Amino acid sequence: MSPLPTVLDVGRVAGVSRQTVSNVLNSPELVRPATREKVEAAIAELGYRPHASARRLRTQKSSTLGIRLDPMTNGISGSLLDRFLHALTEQADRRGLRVMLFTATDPDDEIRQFARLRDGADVDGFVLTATFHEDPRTEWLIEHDVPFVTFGRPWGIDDMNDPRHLWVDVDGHSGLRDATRHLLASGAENVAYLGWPSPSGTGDDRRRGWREAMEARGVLSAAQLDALQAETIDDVQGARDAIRSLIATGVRIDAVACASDSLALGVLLEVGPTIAVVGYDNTPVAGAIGLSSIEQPLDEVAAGALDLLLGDGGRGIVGWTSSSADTRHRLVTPHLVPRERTAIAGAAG
Amino acid sequence: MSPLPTVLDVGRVAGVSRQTVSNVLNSPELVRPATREKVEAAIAELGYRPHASARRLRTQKSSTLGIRLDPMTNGISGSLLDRFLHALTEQADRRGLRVMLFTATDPDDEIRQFARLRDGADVDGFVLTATFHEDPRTEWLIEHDVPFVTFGRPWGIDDMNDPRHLWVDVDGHSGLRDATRHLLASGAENVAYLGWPSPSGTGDDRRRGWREAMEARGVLSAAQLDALQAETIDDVQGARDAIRSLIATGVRIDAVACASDSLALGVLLEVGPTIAVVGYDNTPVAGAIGLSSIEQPLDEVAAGALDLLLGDGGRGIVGWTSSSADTRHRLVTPHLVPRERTAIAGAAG
DNA sequence: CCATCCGATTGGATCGATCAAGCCTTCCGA
DNA sequence: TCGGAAGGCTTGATCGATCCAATCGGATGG
Repeated sequence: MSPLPTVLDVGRVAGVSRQTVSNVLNSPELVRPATREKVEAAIAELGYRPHASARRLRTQKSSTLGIRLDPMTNGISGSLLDRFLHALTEQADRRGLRVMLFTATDPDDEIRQFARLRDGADVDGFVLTATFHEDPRTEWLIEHDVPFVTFGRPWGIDDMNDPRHLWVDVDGHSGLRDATRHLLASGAENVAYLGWPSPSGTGDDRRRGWREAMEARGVLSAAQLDALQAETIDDVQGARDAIRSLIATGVRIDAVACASDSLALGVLLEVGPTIAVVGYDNTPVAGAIGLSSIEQPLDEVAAGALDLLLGDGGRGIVGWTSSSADTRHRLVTPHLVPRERTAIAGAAG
Repeated sequence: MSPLPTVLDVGRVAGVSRQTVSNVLNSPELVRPATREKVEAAIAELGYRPHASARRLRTQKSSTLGIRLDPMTNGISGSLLDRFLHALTEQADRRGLRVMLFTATDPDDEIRQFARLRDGADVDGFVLTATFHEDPRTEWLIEHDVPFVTFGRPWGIDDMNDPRHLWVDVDGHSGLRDATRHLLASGAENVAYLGWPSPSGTGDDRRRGWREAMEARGVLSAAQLDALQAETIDDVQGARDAIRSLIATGVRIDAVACASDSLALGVLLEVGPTIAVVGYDNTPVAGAIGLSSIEQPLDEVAAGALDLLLGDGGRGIVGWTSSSADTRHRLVTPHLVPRERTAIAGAAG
């Protein structure tokens, strides 16, 4: 097979210089339409593809994003990152970007990887998941002017409005509110909440959603609501223990809204089909056992993350240079996927 | 911030030429130890990192592997690819390789992506998952001399020994044999098998493992074994229907060995804790509900795939140039993760 | 009719690394 | 003493695309 064609070859065929070919690709408005068509025909004829590495060397940009693949020790919800990754790759492709993976053992190691990948011009920016309070990673990235966007709000007091920190998140508050409303609408009155220990930015946000819906209903007192909530780590067994303890207090429970599908599964396994349960994340397990769950619109999240990172210009990864608040973060709304729960009922029968 | 240091800067500090710096990095044996140490000190002092794109342009290699991220429609087992991806990224990093993602809608589209990524020198080779009979992708890659390795055997008649097709796979035959032995050892006599419709390379291989273990036991006749097996698509509901039909035939069933955790979950949901079940893939769900399952050693698979791709030399991605059979494919053995099944029992009680 | 201007196009230089030769020592045996 | 070889290091050329300054052609204005 002959070597791959270059801009020079294309130019030769089209009867123009290599720079004109380059202009057709990067600044079409500079080239006269007639010339452009000739060049495009030559490109098609030769099957020319720009050499990514050469372009990167010259421009000092890679058009590639880095994302860390977590060790994924956290059970059922693991597939969430997986789906996000797929959405991100697809959306990135549409914008002419590529996605490169890396792994790290801890935040410090991750920072070392940031440095390594950026210095080698392997990536232009990063997408972070699972941010936490006073995250050293975001601090490092800001300090070193590396473009990035996080999937998840920064939960620090002022961090959320730091113009240099771009973020996209799913409105868990709205999700739990809808889930709770759904349960209330289906006849339940005493809807309990099973979530994660406070403080947890994401977890507290979801709990507030449940609380708001219950307060809007106006039937139960604040004290009664306090008695209807339980906390545990995100784990099936923990959920079973927690819901058993809650039931043991003697409080009446018609339904349970949960902060995750793992917790919801634990509740279902413990109490069987007797009460309605709603989970969060709409994992494959939820589909398999017929559990209603809140679905995160990961395509929107991915698209939003890339839009923020690319800025308004759309030409390359710019990071936080944009100014308007709308272009610095985005909150997308999840939606409930209702299901007739039949699976676990069968197990109990 | 000053621009990143180059080989020239390092050479200046160390008092040598740029080529010597390059040699220290790529062919240390050519450089005198004393000189090497000087250069290494200068590298450390300046925090020098080779510019990946420049190197790629010159060498025409990217040190990057491409892997397709599937749409992941297949439910519970989805997390398997996720874990493989993590293992692959980690193993690749150890060998100085990077992993880049891409998506595709169908095999033909995937082939277009192959061409695009390779022509742009974005990747040197590919890792394929979920290969099937007469896979057009492998044919294209072989024809165009693109290095690749598949996770999964080629199931065509002669394909398996095609020296140009490198592959790694998990010995499902051995896995199901062990699962079946485990069930037999725990007191069950009539161990049924629930798998996928034939022909399915992977599925048929697993069924043969069950069959072999049962035949070795020597209690049941061939006809009896035929009556103890059922088939369905890989789906919880399908499994419930299939096992119900099998039970309806009146055959005695003490335990069920399944081709996947999805199927195992379906069986459990249908029959409850009355009989023992073993799944396959050891997905998070299996852990959550306490289901015994066959675990695929994905670290070994990833390591094997990269070893094959890198060849004996270990210097760069070579594809199939190696000759010995041992260096063209690798079959790794899975192992059973036994669990006391308690979760579903609770749901039934 | 010539000077000016502007958009379209061109050739030279460049990004950072590696390849391929070539140069300078040093060391050996004739 | 000298030819020759080998080791260790240096210099010129190169990979493919883009940046920059210069050029070209045609239209316009004085």
